[in-house]
Amino acid sequence: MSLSLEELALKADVSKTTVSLVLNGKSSIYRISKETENRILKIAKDHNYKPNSIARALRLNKSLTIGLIIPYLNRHFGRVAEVIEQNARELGYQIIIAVTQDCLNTEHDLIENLYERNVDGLILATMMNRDQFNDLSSKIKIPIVLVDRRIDGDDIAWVVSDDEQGTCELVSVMCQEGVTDIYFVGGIEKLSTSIDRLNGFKKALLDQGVECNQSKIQQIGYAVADGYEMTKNIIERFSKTPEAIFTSAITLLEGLLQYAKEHKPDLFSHTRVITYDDHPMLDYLQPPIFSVRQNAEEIAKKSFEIMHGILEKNRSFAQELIKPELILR
Amino acid sequence: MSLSLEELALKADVSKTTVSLVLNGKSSIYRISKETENRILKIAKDHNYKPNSIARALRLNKSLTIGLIIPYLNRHFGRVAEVIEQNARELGYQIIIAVTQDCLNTEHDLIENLYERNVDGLILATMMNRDQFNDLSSKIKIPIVLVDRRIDGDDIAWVVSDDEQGTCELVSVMCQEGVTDIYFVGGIEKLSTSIDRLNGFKKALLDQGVECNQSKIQQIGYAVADGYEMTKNIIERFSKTPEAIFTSAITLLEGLLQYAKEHKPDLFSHTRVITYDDHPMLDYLQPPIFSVRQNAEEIAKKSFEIMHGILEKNRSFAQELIKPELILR
DNA sequence: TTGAAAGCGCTAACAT
DNA sequence: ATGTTAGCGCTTTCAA
Repeated sequence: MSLSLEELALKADVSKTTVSLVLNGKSSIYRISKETENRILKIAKDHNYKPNSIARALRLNKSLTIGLIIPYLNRHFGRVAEVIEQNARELGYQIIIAVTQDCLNTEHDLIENLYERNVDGLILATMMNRDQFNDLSSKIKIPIVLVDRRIDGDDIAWVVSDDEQGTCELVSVMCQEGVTDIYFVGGIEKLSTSIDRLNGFKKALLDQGVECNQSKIQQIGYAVADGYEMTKNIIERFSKTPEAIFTSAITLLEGLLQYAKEHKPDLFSHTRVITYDDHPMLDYLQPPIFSVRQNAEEIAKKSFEIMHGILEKNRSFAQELIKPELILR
Repeated sequence: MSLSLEELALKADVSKTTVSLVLNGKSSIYRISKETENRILKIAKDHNYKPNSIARALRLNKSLTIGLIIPYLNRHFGRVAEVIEQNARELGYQIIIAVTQDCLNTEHDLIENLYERNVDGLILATMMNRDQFNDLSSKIKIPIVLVDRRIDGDDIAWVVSDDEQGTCELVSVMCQEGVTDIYFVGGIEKLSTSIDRLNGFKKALLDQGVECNQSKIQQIGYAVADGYEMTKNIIERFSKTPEAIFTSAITLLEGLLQYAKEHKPDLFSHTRVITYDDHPMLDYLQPPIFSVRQNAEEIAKKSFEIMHGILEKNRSFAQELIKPELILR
């Protein structure tokens, strides 16, 4: 422990109050004399005084800490976390990250855990539905901003990619190239990301006058193994090799690639593969895989911005739809 | 804020002391009557009492918080962070992650920042050298465990991959296939990862009786752009296309791939490429790229284990070399 | 078997 | 222009 306010006060031969006021930049408001102020500042500097943030947090009931709860720390979420952390740090906040592995119970535990730890706010990539969220909100009296996965409601703050639009554009490109036989490899059905991506998929088919066959739509989960499974189903259940497959996340694409490598090495000679999410390595895969790149940086920036606005500027909730980018290789 | 110890005490009609003792499992030591104990426990449960962790941290001078400072939250470090977080959580600790972007000044700021925030310990993927680290240690009176990048010294705790061995094995495989003309694409020269990987590279050549030419060794940095630059140098400076290139990190491989795609599409018909670090997408690249997969999970587990041992079991520092895995495709 | 009270380091209302 | 003091919620020594 470095030296305390009290010890500083002793050295400067003033009271704790004076030191506190000076150090918090309230000298002028309280008419502390320039002489005293400078003396205190100098002593503080000389002794490299650092206020004890825990004492401060206790006193102010404000920890300057934000909890960030996300399913994984993989590429997309890792980048989101990284940027949120940087933005937060610049404004004096620190981020506590916890990882749910896409398990709802874990999410609940983590929220409770971080709440008990007195975080000032929570940024969540949630699996909760509206009811569960309402339940939570009534118990928890700190601001919540949803990131990446939204919940419908006018009073809920969120920042997500425009999944529907992104998917629609990507799938439309396929249709315009003449593809009419396209499969949807989806994730956890009830998540907004899944709903929006599926809606985008259907909208593209509708717009382009392509028939949408329910049997070509699968939604199991976002794990690599799920992508493998769904690809397997497509290949094994249908006699005809599909013209195109859309995977709605990079992990699902990985599963597809794995299945193809093991059981269907010629998949790509008959089938176009396109995916939501991007990855730099896709640039080097043959054949080219079109993708939709989410703007992780912007998502991160906005979500902390909204949180900060609520905490310090009396702003209320806000909602932001971030445009993803089509990558046609 | 939920209800406090004092309010609980009031409801249970006992003193704060009694409640505190019961809730901290010290009933028997202090001979609190079973009856009182149960009454208090019931009331605490009924009211869903949660101790205020900040007050506790202030009183105990222990925040149950560990700072984790790493260069990025990309694949490898993201996974390390994820696993450290999970391990920590199970033992009641929370992790505060901060990202340096491989900038030494940022690292210093972050350490100071987290230290002021009263973390109980620091886990660092550091850029510091021995002197800088000694400087730091003298100022900072909390345990430090280095992860992924070590600093020589008997009294420093670290957990790193066995980079030298991993690289040596991988490069030896190349040599055994008859390659004698192999280039080293390296990262930040002074880091232990770079030193160890380069040593492994040289050792393999020596073991296999292959001449090691200094001009074939470059070390700029770990960014994708650095990999691009070094590949460019190799291709442009030498008239002969190399037989093999070893990139000492996945980011450098990405840079290489980018350069090849743009300026040397036939690179792979003449040149074998191998890399430190692994990535699932490598399974689907043509031609196959041999790699060394670090055991991020084990690295994470051990590093928190050491930290926990120091904090709670009076253990002293420890050092662990984690075996990476060769992936020959 | 339980309670009173001090104190962790800080802020801020109130006093001087 | 500066000091006194209470108190944030908790743990723990000492007393009863």
